[in-house]
Amino acid sequence: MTNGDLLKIGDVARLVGISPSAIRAWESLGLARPQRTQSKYRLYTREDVKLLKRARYLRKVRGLNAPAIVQQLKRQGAVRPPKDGTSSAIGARLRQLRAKRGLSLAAVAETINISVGFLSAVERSHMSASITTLRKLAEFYKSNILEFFDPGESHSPLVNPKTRKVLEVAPGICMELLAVGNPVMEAHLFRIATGAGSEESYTHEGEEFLYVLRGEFAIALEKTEYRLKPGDSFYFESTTPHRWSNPGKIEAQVLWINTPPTF
Amino acid sequence: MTNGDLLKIGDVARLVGISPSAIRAWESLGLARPQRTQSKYRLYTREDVKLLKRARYLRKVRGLNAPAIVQQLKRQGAVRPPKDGTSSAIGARLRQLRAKRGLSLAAVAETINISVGFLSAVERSHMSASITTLRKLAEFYKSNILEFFDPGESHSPLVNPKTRKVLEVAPGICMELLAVGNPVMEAHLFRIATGAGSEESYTHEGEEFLYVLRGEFAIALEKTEYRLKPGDSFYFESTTPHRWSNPGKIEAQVLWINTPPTF
DNA sequence: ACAAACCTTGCTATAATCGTGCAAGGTTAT
DNA sequence: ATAACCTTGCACGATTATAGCAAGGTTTGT
Repeated sequence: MTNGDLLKIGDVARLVGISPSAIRAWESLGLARPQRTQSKYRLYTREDVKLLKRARYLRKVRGLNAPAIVQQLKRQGAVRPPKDGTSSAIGARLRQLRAKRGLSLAAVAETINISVGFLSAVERSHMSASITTLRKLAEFYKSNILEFFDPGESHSPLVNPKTRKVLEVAPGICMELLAVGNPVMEAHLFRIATGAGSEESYTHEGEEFLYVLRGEFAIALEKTEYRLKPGDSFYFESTTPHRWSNPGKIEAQVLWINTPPTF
Repeated sequence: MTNGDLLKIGDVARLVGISPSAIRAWESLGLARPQRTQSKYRLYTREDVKLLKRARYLRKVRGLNAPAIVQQLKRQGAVRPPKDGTSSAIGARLRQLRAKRGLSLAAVAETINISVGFLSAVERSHMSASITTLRKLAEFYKSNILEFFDPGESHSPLVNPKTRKVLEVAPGICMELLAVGNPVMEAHLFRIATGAGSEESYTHEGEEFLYVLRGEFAIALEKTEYRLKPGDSFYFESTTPHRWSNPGKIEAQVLWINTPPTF
């Protein structure tokens, strides 16, 4: 190691008490992004080691999983910029394609001849697949491999409609995640069917901002009801009791941002 | 539901968008502990539903696992008292027994004829096993079923040496968890082999308190070194750079408490 | 100058976790 | 008295987590 205060992955693994593989896996989630030598060797600082030890503790003793650890350490300001989004988009795309066909990881993995775990990892962008494997996947899904790379949307902080994570919050209400990684703000696109609405959402500390893209949107704070049209924006404190709905005749689309995600 | 504002588990499941089973599982982790009717039916408030929705969001979109969700919601003051420790101790005991023999869940589950998932759940105290199953486990481990219940230590906030979670932090340094659930403070028992010591531990916001039970303990803050003997206690801010070791001839035991765990 | 001992990526295998579902028996509300 | 719930105990399939391996490149020490 000689190198002043920088350690290689093997040393770090021994020091921390987990395997190099695990360290690499955690790295793909945003934990401890070490410098690299010209030949791509990872070089860890003492700080990185401390961080990883903390992570091991949270994992083994507190039972948190890796995303949770990243989020927690991020709150403590110990983790830096979210990862590059290129591969991220590929993984999400693959998962979507598979979901649309209602297939299990096992089914797909078997027919294209890779292991389940590996496919899972690729879909979650924890690992990257070789061109060969990607080509097999593309063929399987009758997709073009180029589509996975779709230039112009493959750049880091960009999230595009194809790869967005969608959550059906309630019947008629879908929420699409507009920012990946663990950003300080939660940005969502809500699609609200006509007539659908909230039974008050979970309230937490923080503020909320919303902007109507399409359709109509009605929101009531305390006793006052507001009615928003496309282009209108709205700002309030999360702790204020509120309820909302789509009173219009078409699906409403609202940009919804709240901050911070976790306090 | 008739009952004013209280919902039964089926309604809640539909509202939140997960299965009743999952809700029950989460409950065993400390999330949304509803009231019960005399006949044990769960009755959820609107608050509970909001909490569960938030939990579903964190799980599905943010990828956090249940322990992480509980911890996070607890920080937001949304979750109440930690669970009763009885079954907790049984599960931990079982896991310990299995670990000591180096067996996998699958191996044990097969020989006593239960499913892997169920055994996993029992060991993590997510589910409770019947007397029959417990007896089979006891027999398998050549243990007495009564030992699992060991009265006097089965009470809620009590953690006993047999079921403590142990983590080897570094060669010669073991940390035992002294408080379960997600307490505001992290309480540990450190056992430090003679000569072993820290390369500075992970520093975070908060304070630390320690109390020497046995052996000798040396700790240096900035430039000053302190030497503690049994009965001595010590208090400092986590952010102060510090390093410590056991300079004595016997294993040192130190009670170590820091607060808060996560900010 | 060469071997030993690393590291890299891409991938497999095994173990553990998560969620849904189901049976047998009890409750509630028509 | 019957339909439609609920309770606990448990099985099962899908997914995730981590260690390990191979093939090829890099460092280090002698």
